[in-house]
Amino acid sequence: MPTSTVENYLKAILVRSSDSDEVVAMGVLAEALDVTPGTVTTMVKSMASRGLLEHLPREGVRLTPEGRSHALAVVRKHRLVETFLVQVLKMDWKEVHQEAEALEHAISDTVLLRIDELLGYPSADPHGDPIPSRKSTLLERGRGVTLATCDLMKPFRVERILDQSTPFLEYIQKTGLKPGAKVKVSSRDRASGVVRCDLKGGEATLGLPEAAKIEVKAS
Amino acid sequence: MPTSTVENYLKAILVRSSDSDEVVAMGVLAEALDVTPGTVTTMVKSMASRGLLEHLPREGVRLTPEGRSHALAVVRKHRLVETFLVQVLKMDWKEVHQEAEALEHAISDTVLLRIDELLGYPSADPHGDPIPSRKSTLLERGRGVTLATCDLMKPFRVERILDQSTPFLEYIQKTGLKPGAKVKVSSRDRASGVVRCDLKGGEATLGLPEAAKIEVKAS
DNA sequence: GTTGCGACTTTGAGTCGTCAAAGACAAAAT
DNA sequence: ATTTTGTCTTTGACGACTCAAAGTCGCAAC
Repeated sequence: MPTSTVENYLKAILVRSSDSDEVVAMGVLAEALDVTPGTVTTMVKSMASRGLLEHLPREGVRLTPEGRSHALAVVRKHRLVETFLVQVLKMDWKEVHQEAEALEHAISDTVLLRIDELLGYPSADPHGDPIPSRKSTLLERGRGVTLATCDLMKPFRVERILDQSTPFLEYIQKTGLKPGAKVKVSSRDRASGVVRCDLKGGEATLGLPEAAKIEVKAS
Repeated sequence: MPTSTVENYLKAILVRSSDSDEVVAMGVLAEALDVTPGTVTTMVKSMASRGLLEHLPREGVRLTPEGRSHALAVVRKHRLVETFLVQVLKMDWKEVHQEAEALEHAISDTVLLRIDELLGYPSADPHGDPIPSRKSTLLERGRGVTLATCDLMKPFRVERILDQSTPFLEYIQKTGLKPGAKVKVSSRDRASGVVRCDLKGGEATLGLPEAAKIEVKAS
C-alpha cells in the first residue's frame, strides 16, 4: 500500500513515458511534482528499493511492471473519478481535475467498481483522455493529429484536450473547443505562430503550442 | 488545513463529548485512535497550541469552538459520504463506514455540497446517525431510549445504530434490526443479560450491552 | 500518612517526505 | 585538454507522527 506521495510519483512517471522502456529524467519529475531535485533522488531510490522502478543514476527512471501496473491503476482512478464528478455530480469539467487529484488516493477498488458500473464503463474522461481498463498494461498516448498538425479546411472533431490546467480549460470552454466539437482549421501561420479555426458558433484563435494540445480526428 | 490525523483526533473527541464542556480522557483517545498514550499527549499538546482544543494535564481534553466546528465538518462529511455510498452507489451499509473513513479527508466542500444536494439534504445517515447541518455547533447525541431501556411489549421503531463495527452491523442485518424496522421487546433479563425481541420476520436475541447500541422510538 | 496502582507525561528514537546547500559528474564549448 | 554549464546526488536538517520505556502524579486503600 504505497502512500499517496508514491502514487503521485508513479503517475508522473507513467504519463511521461509512452514507451515502456523510455527513461524519465529526474529534473522532469522534480518539475512535475514541484519538489527539489534532491527530493526526487531520495524518493526514487526508496521506490527503486521497493521494486516499483529502476533508477539509472544520472539518467533517469523507468517503471518496473509492478510500478507500471500500480501507476495505471492510479490513472484509471483519476479519470474515472473525473468522469463521475462531471456526469453524476454535474460538476464543472474545469474543476474536476483538482478534485480527482485528492480523491484518487482515497477511493477503494470497491467504490471504483461501482462508479465504473454506474457510468457504464466509459472509455474516456471529460477531457477525452482514455481510461485504462482494469487489466491494461500500457497507457494510450495521445500522439495523434492536433490542431497544430492537421490539414487545413478539412472537417475534424475534437478528440482530447492534452492540458488540464484551469486557465486553458476555461479558454477551451469559452471557444467551445470541447471534446466532440466539430472544427476546421482555416489558417495556420508558422511565422506568427497563430492558428485560426472555425467551429459552430464562431471562430477561435490560438497559439501553436496551444493548438498542439488539442487532439482531433477526421470527421 | 489540518492533516487527516488531526481531523481524526478532532472527530474522536467530538463524538465522545456530548456536553461542550465535558472533558475526554487521554486514555479514551488512545484507545479510540489506536495509538499509545504518549502519542496522544504529544499530539494533543500540538493541537492545543494551534487553538483546536484545551489540554487539562492529567485530566483530559476539551474542544475549543474552532476545534468543535472543524470536528463537526468532518463528521458531516463522513455521514454524508456514507449516505451517498449507500443511496447512489448502492453499496452495502455494512462496508461504508470504512470507506467514508478515508473519503472524509479527501472530499472538498464543493463536492460535498453536490452530494448533499443530490441526496436531497438528508438528516441522517444509513445507521441513523444525524448529519450535522452546515452551521450546527453541536452534535446531537443518541441519548434516547434503546432496546436495553425501553418498555416491554410496546411497539418501537429502530432509530439509530450506535456501533459501526462490521460484525455488529452484520448481526443487525441478519436479524433485520435496521433503522426503520418495527420491534417489540418481549423479555429482558438483567441477571442473564439477555434481551429478546420480536420483529417482522422473526425474533432476535442479544446481550444487554448490544441492546444498548440500538436506539428506538415509540411507534 | 504511607503505599500501590493506574493514568498520564516525558524522553529518546525512528520513519516519511521534504528542503537548502554543497559536491560530483558528463557533455558541450572553448 | 581544459573549462563551463547544467543536471544529478549527497548531506544535514526539520516537521509531522509514531513507539517503547522510564518517570511522575493523584487517589483510593490500607
